[in-house]
Amino acid sequence: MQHATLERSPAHQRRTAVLTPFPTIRAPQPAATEAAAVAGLPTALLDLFAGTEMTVPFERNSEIYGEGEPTDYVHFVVSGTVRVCKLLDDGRRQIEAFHRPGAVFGLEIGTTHRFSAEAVTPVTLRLVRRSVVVALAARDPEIAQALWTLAAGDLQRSQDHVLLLGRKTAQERVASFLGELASGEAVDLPMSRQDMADYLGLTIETVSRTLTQLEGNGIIAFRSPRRIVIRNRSALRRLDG
Amino acid sequence: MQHATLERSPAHQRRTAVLTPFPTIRAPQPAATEAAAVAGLPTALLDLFAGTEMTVPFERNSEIYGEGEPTDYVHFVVSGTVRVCKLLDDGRRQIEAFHRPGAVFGLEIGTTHRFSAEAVTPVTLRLVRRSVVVALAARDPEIAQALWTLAAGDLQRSQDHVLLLGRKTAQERVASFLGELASGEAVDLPMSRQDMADYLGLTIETVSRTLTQLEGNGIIAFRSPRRIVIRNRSALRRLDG
DNA sequence: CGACATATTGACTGCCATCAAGTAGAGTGG
DNA sequence: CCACTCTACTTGATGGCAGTCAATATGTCG
Repeated sequence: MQHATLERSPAHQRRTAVLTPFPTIRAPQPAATEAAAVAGLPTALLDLFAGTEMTVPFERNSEIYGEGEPTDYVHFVVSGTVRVCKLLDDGRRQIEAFHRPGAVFGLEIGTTHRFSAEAVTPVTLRLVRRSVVVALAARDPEIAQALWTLAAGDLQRSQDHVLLLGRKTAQERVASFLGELASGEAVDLPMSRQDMADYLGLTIETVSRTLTQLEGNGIIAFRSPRRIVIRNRSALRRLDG
Repeated sequence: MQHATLERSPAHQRRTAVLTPFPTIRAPQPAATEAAAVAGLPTALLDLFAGTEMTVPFERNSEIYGEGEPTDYVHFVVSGTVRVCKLLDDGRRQIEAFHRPGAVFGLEIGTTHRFSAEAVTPVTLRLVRRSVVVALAARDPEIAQALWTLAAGDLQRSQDHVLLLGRKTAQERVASFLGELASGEAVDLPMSRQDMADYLGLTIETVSRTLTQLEGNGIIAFRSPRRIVIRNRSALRRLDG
């Protein structure tokens, strides 16, 4: 589909623009051990903007952008995990999505963000000006189609999320979540129980109890609260509704 | 934004292709009283495919396409209301969206439908071959961008739906729903209580009780079960979370 | 009018939320 | 290395919102 030649422009060609609304780079970039995971469409897209993008680190729990702020940048995750969420007046929070290395977020139709984005872990992002992306998409059908593909992918995930929240039990929600996150045997949870709960439409207590119950059934095992081993993947799949 | 000249190609130019997976046209088209509501992006898009589209009627509660069927067509709603939903094995159902005149649905990334679509009321659709749309989008950035805009709009609605299902009470869900549907004073509900419940992640009984309660508060009034009058719109908005 | 589908209402249950301790890990400093 | 502390997580007791089961009422259409 997408051409796979991923040539980087040399660093000296890159713009060294000053980023007003974002923290300046304060430290040498953390060794991007997860950078290898960056692959596929978003990377191919990012390559098209090589020379205009900026790499920015964010501390754990820092705000990447807030609700209502202008949508000036498109965000590519290099390393770490990001949560995109909305806060209601009375403190209720709904996490729309977690974004992991290779994902793109923050590209919206409107000119202001409808959600806020925060760093779940230390995060490294590459930022490309939205205006650059939109301008290129207006000229190049391939880029425009890539944007469509991205949005349609987000839509699919959001639709699955709707099904999960609308019609699944606590056990099914947690099982689905673990199933999605688990690539190998061991699942590393970068997020807290509160984050899981706010993604799954539950409370921390229910998430915790459900995990304990899955452990009791021999379906999962804990190495630590954030490190889980899937002992019986087919049983997990059977539970996910 | 979009150019508003809505020139129809004469009927004799249209392809009269045979539609295998869809019902053939059996009856004269119902007077499309709602057709005037068709406006904006989707219509502009549809115009670009004039000469390749087919008009098809569907009876109330008939299936427009099923889960797993090939995504051969893009669907434009001319009149009536469509529900797009997913059925779980045990009978639980989640309605992803209702589509009203002017909306587009059934355009997905993959080659098979992830949801089924059904006619809530008698429905008239215009169908355009997906391959035509995709081929044109590959050449024309304007069309590709229109597709992106459509997908991004669907994504926004799905994200609002996630918030509703994840963190809102029954009262807030019903209030949100009425608020969205109500254009003027009176709301015409084309769908049953079961449909509302399956959209809102509730049961028919809870939907019914909540409506009765809103009536008791003087916020709404019933003309009939499917015809509701908003008596206090600001109170309704205050309830929607 | 009569019959069927749809909606409302009532009584009770249960899942998950809430409120409240208690426990375990990670980081810090002695 | 161990006490100290803080945060994150788990566990327990109880409550409430919405679900379930069941009956009644209302609309709609032949």
